[in-house]
Amino acid sequence: MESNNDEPRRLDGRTVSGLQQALREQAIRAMNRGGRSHHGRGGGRHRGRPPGLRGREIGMFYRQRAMEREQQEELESFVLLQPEIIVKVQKMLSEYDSASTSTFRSEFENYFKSIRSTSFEQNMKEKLLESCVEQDDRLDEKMMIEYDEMMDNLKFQENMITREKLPVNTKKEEILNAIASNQVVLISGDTGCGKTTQVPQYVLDSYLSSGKASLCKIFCTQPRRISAITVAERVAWERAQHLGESVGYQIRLQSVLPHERGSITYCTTGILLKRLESDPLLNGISHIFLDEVHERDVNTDVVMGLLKEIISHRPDLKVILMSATFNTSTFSAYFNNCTNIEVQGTLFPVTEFYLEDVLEETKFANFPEEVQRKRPKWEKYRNKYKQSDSLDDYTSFIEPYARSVQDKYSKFVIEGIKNPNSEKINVDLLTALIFHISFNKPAGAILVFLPGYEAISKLHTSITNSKFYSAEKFKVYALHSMMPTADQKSVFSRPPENVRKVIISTNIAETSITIDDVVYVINSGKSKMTNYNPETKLQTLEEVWTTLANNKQRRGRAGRVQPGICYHLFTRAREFTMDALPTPEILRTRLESVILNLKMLRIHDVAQFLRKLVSVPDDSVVQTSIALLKRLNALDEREFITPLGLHLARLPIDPQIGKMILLAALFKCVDPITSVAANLSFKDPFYRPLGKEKLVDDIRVKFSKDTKSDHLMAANVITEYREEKRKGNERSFCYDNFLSISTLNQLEKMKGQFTDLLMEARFLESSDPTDPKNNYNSSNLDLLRSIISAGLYPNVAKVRRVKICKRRVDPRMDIITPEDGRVSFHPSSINSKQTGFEYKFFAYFMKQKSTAIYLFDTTMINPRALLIFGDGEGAGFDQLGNHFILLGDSFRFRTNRVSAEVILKLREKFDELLQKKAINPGPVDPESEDALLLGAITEVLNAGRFSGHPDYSSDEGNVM
DNA sequence: GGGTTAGGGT
Repeated sequence: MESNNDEPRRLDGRTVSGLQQALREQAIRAMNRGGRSHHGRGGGRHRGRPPGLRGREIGMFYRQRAMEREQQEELESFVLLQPEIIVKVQKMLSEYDSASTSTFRSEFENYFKSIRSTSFEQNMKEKLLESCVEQDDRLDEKMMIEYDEMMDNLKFQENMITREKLPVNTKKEEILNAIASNQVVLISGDTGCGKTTQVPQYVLDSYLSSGKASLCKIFCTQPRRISAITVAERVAWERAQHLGESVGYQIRLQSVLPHERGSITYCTTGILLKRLESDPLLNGISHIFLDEVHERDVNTDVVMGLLKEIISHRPDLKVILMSATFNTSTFSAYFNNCTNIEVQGTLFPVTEFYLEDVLEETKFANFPEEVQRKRPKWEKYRNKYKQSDSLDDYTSFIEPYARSVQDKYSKFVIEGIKNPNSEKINVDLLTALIFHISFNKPAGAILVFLPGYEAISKLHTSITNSKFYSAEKFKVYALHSMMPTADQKSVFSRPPENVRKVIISTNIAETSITIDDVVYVINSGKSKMTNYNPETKLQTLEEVWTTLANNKQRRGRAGRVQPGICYHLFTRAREFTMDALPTPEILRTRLESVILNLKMLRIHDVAQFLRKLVSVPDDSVVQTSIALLKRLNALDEREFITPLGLHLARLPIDPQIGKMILLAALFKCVDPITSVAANLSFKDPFYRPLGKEKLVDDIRVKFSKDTKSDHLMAANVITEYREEKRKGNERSFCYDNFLSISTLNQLEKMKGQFTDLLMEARFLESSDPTDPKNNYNSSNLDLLRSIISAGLYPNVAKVRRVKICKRRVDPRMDIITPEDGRVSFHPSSINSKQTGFEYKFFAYFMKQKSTAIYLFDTTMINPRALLIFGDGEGAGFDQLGNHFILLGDSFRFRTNRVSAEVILKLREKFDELLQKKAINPGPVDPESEDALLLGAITEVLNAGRFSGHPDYSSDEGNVM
């Protein structure tokens, strides 16, 4: 076509380095190919391999070479625009070019500049001038009268009798004195000591009774939404008041706020964190209680770090940390060795037994003898020595212990614990123990802690299939966050006499769900944990040994109503090897959201701030997260927050999903995309009841219709739910389709929150997600999928092959991502059951490695959308005259000159538009030049299914 | 050949 160009040339007008890099690689590849073919023809028996290789090395060489070839080829695709589209779009673009200008919206500019130029400290100093709580004599008098009335209330007095029996009451004066004379105080106490409900009241009442209530405003954070509500309700009840008087709560999208002054507000840690963004000095707040700090969730750790800075600017602010009784020295040390007041718990004593005791008592001895693992031969060969090592490890670890206790236990017990398989979860042993307790021990519910869904399912089947089981004598519950039982009240109810209640649970019953009548706990000693590997940049889900802290918490669940028994299904020897505490969450997770929020707080050197936290995250994780934020254009090269970043930080969702809903506002497809965003940032509305897994999968496929998208499937669910609700039919709709009403309602509320915020930021004219003005393009399926991919980018996978397998229901697939190599659609993804994809590319949000690297949620994507909304520094043409565009740094699209020009121009102009909209937020005026650009993009996307060149058609076309 | 611990967002 354009034969006058012998030199590679830029098509997108950006820096040249990426192009040069790409060309260099291209040249190297070409050389390699040439080299191989030369050897292939002339080298005879060596077929291109270097001389001197022997035995296994030869095999390894060919394997390696085949893998490299395959990877390189499979990352290449084709894209071509048809001529009439090119002409049309070029015309639109030339009109756009002449019209486009941009300016800051003035009030936003000031705000933005202040965020970039002010430091955290400066900001606090400025805010200090505005903030000064003054005592209000009239208010004090009024509240003192109310206080006296409350004290006269009989109900209050009656409740006071119970309150005074709580262990924390013995330390009331000590606590009040400590808080009065210290800025930071740590109160530690175990379950039932009353610290959460009582201590804030002690403080409030001391202000009320001394006539200074107008100076008292207490916030108490909780890690979970439910606990914020239930604690607030309890405290209001103790005071013989309704919520909203001196006690209230605030969680996301739901609050009953108490009086402005002289009050206690229980809120989630996230609420406090969000408040700090605009109110770093916590204006008007006199006391901050941070509860459950020992749980070490990300939010609590970050808030602790911030409070440490804030207290020097707010000498009148009191901080009270509350924790369980382990690890308290860490928190005390963190706050300059602050006073620690320890309170006893009220739990009943719990007797502990270990695996060896359980074997003795149940006479169980059937551990499998063989180390039976099906493995490919080569892996077995490679791991031969390693495996016997681990067997030796176990022997050397258990032998000394077994010898030390051999006189106390039967021979079969000693032999049993010497078998490494005794440490695996054994459903037969669990079943035997449960029936043993049921038939031999006094009444009381049995709570079994298992690592996850699969173990719960197996044990449930084993119990209900046993000859000892009968529906009249047993009530068996499975408890898991995805099972409906977790939302129902029945699991809390006490069974009739002579009926044994058995609850099989994940660690949801460790903290989130409390069942009072439990007397027996069976602790498998295993739990699942996500981890983040900075090297592979992969999130993993692994089964791990519990920690001593977990064991203590699980054990405590047996002693709430009477003395209890805890059976640990591991030996005392194993207990010695267990960690004291779980790894704090901030060391196990990616940090994009945290970093962006810190930037909002005007903390520019986030790495330095993070180094001052109780636990310091790995610097490489910080750098990876910063790199992604830069790639999203939320941070600039100098790591300053950009106007776009500022909008994303204000939204209560991950930055990638925030970008998705911002694009939805611009492209007018708000209803479906806010559904997608809510679903990704909250949770799946589908239950997975035991034994109904396949049924639920089928229903999901049904809801996905022809979208080839888990994301749009969820959007369809919400739309249909709304329709059924309008007809008053939502209950049966949810029941029939295994949907959670409460989750769906929360998703609807979240959608409203998103549109409220988008309207506040001026990206929308209507805050109703379903308003037609917000949804001109909501039925354009290809556009919806494109917006999803634009948000989720660079999370892209490519399907190489789909095969229908006779012996299986689901097709087999061969999928890759550039970063990970082979990956799989998770079986719960609707795309794991589909064939006949029109495009090979898929966007995903969650990727997690367990038994394989799974993509949990996927949407099939038109590659044109990726090219327009994605990034990549290389484009040009190679020696053979083939034009190409690089997507990211791996996917390569062969194309022709005009197609490349048009696509890259659209990409460039769209980036500009987004930046322009970020500094001057507003809906796209349908009459404006911006609408022209969006129209041009829509035009290209809509024409995507056509492919004009016979050589290229296979790549944009069907995959089977 | 193939399956998810638990939380959180003015």
